Amino acid sequence: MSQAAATGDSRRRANFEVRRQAIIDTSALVFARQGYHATGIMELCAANRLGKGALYHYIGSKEELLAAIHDRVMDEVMAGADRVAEAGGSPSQQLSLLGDELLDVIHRYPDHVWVFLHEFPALTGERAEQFRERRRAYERRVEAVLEAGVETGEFRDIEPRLTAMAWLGMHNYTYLWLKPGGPLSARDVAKPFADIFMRGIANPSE
Amino acid sequence: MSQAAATGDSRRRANFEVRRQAIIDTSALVFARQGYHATGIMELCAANRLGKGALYHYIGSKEELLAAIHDRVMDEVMAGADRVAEAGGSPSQQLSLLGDELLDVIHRYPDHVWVFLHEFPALTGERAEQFRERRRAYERRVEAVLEAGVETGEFRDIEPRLTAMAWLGMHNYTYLWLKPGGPLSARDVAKPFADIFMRGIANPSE
DNA sequence: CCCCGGTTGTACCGACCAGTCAGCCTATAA
DNA sequence: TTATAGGCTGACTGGTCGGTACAACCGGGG
Repeated sequence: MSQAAATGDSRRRANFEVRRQAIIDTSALVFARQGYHATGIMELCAANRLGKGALYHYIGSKEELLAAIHDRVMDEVMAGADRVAEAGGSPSQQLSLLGDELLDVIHRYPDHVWVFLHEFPALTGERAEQFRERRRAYERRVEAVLEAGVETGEFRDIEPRLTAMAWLGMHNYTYLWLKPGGPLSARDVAKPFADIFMRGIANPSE
Repeated sequence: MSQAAATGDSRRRANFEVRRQAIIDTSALVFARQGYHATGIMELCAANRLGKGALYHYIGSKEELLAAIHDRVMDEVMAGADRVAEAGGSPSQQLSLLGDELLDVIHRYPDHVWVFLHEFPALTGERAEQFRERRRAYERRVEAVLEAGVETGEFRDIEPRLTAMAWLGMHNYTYLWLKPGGPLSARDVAKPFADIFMRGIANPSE
């Protein structure tokens, strides 16, 4: 029965994916703690309670695993940016929401983000290219919001690119200390950050 | 004559130090490009045009070399902070000067700063402890300026620690794109950054 | 002149690296 | 029950790692 075969197959594939994701998440923690190059395959095996063969059954290579961690972060970040775009609103509101979403990802995936910000140079070839492009795409979305704000007169006449980098730095840098279970929630940080930045670029004549 | 011996000795020692510094600088470039763990000792030898024995004559170990790069950066950053403290002035002026100095270091030592921000987890034991302390010391200086500004009423009632981290992130993150020879000087970036941040935390009732 | 100590090249070390492979185990489908 | 295939094992490989040992070199002072 092709139906039964299909369900059996898809169940197996689903199970495979679940396990694979668990491996990616566990490995992200190890990479974050020790560094990508400093972590041996055998340490990943121990952390995941798997033999070498089993681990390689789920990941193609060490670098592919690293790429998967990067994708996990970028998927979340881009999804957040999409939600913001759908929500609409003024450039100020958009920028504020972007901050909420970005800090939420950093807060929820501290290990993945750490790896993403520290080990991205370890990606090579095709993968490196693809990742850089996604990263730039996100930067451009921030830039676009700033440009829009300047155009509407909501923001003063700032350099969009330079200002976007300032905004990104302010937010991304929280990966060093913003952790789940810590004293501050993502929102606790996003609000004062948005306050500083909005006042910083607001058009005083409005 | 002990005088002659002393001068001969000190000249030799000076020469040793000059060479050592050159090795540290060259190695910083290689580490910045490839990563600390991804760089082999033989690559450092090639970059410095030295044999293995000669290289180890100047550096005690790979990690000691990494620590030397960290120290180089922190020495410059702390010296900048000292100059600012000596210059005096209002908290706003102090913070603005701190930004100038910090971006100047990032602009002048892009490789060292890159290594410093990416590879500090590779330091172990005593060295790691010492480095973390110096880093925290700098963070506290920024924090202190913010506290002073709140006290004088120059700044609105912001969280000094959180705001310091925002300021640090905004400035440190420039290591990704601020390079000597690029289109922007350190001052070109420091000025608009200070504009954003000062307006962002200014006390509106003043 | 030789000799001395800072300097340097090179052979070598054990440890560890990422990745492979032949084959075993087990659950499912026929 | 048997055939099949996905899940998994761990010994093994060729190569590279950081670091060391040691002999040779060299320039300057006695």
